[in-house]
Amino acid sequence: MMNATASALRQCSIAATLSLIGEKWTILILRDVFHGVTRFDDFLRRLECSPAVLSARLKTLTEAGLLRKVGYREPGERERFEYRPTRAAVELLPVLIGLMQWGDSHMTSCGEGPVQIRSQASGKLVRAALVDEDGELVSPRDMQIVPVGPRRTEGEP
Amino acid sequence: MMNATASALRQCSIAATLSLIGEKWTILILRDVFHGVTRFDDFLRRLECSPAVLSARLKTLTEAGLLRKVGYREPGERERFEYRPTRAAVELLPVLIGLMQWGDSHMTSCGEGPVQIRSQASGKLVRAALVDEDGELVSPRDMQIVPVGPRRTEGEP
DNA sequence: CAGTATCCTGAACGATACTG
DNA sequence: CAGTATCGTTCAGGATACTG
Repeated sequence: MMNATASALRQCSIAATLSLIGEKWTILILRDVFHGVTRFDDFLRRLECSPAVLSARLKTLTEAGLLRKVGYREPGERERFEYRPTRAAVELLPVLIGLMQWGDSHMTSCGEGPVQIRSQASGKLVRAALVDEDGELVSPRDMQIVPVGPRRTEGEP
Repeated sequence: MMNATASALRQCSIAATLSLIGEKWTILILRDVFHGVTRFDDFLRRLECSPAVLSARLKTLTEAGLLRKVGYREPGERERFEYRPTRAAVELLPVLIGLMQWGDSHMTSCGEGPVQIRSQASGKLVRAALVDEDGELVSPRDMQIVPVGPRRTEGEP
């Protein structure tokens, strides 16, 4: 939408998604949203970016359906706004967690990061992985890429 | 390394990883590598980017340990070079596949993309997901973020 | 074939000031 | 508190020409 070429966007959902969340501050906003941050001023203090950039990114994320801006008013106060993650944002969590864990493993000296992800229900550690239709783990070395394209019958050219 | 601020890099593996693979062409190079492309000229034709940019990105990816540049010589020919994905690159596959599938679901009109990912061994469809220590699927709504930080004893301030 | 070398443009970002 | 407005810088990327 903002940077990647039309050709790349047309052909590649990876590029399309990255053109949305790959900008410098966008991913950090999402991270903070999942940490429970909801208000403009709190983002501003935590991220230490310019208000113009923050405003622009929040707008992009909202328009893309990743955040929802809701107004609320506590009794006796004036209206405030919250930015809350949508279902689409939650569905990005495997990607965000995968990015975090890859960086922890490959880009830090100690091989671990400052936070862990756990299941609320069970308390067990959680990681991003590949699974098949039955929920069974699959090794990343065991992948094949299959074009689906315009449907064809079985024995095509 | 190239764009994100030091503060962001220090604190956030998500930002660090994205500063590496988040640039416009980098992710497309990785995609093509997993499609089996290995040579400079083939990347150039498929990506339609400038050779300077391609050269720079291949260098960055090689230095970051995601690609390995190997020379080979077929009998009677001069030396050629291949760029092959390393283990670290393979470990990024869950992220790449997650990005692709999120884009397929949320950024296309039809809700599906041009390729599917399948297990070579079983032929079953594969997707990126969150699993716990025992390999059981966990819902992205069921996450908690737990600081590990400098270790402390149980009942800290 | 596999790159380097240059020049140029656009836009993302930082800093700062201002407003309802 | 929650932004908008403006200005200047930097840098990724496009186009093109050149080289071993």
